[in-house]
Amino acid sequence: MSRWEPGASGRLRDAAMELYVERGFAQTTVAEIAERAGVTPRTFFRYFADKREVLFGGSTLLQEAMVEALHNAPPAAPPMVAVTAALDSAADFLGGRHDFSRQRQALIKANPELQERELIKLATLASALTDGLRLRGVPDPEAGLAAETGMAVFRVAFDSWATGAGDRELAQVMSDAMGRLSSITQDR
Amino acid sequence: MSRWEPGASGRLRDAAMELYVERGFAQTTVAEIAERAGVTPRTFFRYFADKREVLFGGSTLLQEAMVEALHNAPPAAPPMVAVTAALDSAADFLGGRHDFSRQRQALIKANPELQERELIKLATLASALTDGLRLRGVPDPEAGLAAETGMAVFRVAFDSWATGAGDRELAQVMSDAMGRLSSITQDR
DNA sequence: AGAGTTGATGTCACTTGATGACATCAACGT
DNA sequence: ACGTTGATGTCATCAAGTGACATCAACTCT
Repeated sequence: MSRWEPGASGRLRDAAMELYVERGFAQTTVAEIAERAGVTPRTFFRYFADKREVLFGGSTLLQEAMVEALHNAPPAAPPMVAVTAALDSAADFLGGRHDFSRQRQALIKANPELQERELIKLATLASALTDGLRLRGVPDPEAGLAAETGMAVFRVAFDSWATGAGDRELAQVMSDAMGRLSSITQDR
Repeated sequence: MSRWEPGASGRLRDAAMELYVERGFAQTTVAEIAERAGVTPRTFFRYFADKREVLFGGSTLLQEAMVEALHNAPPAAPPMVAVTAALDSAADFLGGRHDFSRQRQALIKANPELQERELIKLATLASALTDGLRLRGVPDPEAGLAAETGMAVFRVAFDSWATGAGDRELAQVMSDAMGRLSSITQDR
């Protein structure tokens, strides 16, 4: 793949993460990241669309995993069951990186710009899940609602897991949240 | 309030909206907005935190209305019923401005930065609703879930209403979406 | 081996968003 | 009149991001 000085992308990512943790996201300049990585600022923007994007490199992979899980769910399964399968695959994808998730979540919570980026990634994910549900034959208003609701569960559960001590499994936290959801939405 | 040339804030808001519609958000510069409003670019940033914020001036009022509706719901009402009351007040707040909402929604959909800002405003709103539910005595995981779920309904319904022809009432669209939600979340 | 190709990087110049420090000016009260 | 006050202008500066073009190492082909 890369030629004579491999890993420029990786060095940039590492340097950025280090600096973000050391002195905070807003207090870190792209010039500093590039310098620590041994490249020019211009090169940074060839690997990352902007300063925030460093923290969201894995979002594409996560989305692909969840959409695939949605696709592999039994054809007869109702929408919310398929969404649950997607959440399970997400738990599988993220469950092993509690320390990293905690650090990342702390950075995001401390900075509005990063919150915005996080939110749009999650929204994109919700949109992908909606499309996946439509592909399963779920009609239009239901597909969107099921996907959005599933992502609401994801947000609540993931934040609780990443912020907390990490003594419980992510999959378990998500399952619990999903269980509570159906009890709540029934009494109205 | 303002002294010798009143309405600088209003002129800036109008000028910005005009330019955003005329040539798009990204293609509009703060210098142009300020020029059309008859002030200095520096003054723009004294009224708006950044270029995007012009489109989100009303979000504080909407949030206050919804939180108040939540507060005024019968104390014995279950969480989702109180959230429904908040959604009704939102429909009341926004229902009369279909043309403006449509234009605004078109601008937002055409620009990722604006989508990000929209999302964080909605997330803040969800957070405020969560707090409001806690104040009603709703315990912690349920409060967050009910609020997030309610906002999911809001997003789906509002987008459908603002993007669509506007032949149906916003309150009706929201009510329908809420109805579909409970049917979906039961069969799992 | 030598020449050209290719893809990643460097260099330079520039626009734009955003902010801090300080000056100014009109209205207001005294 | 005079000083205060609050909004605005002026000036300088930083940082993000981008386009155009040069450069250089590695690879290919003969």
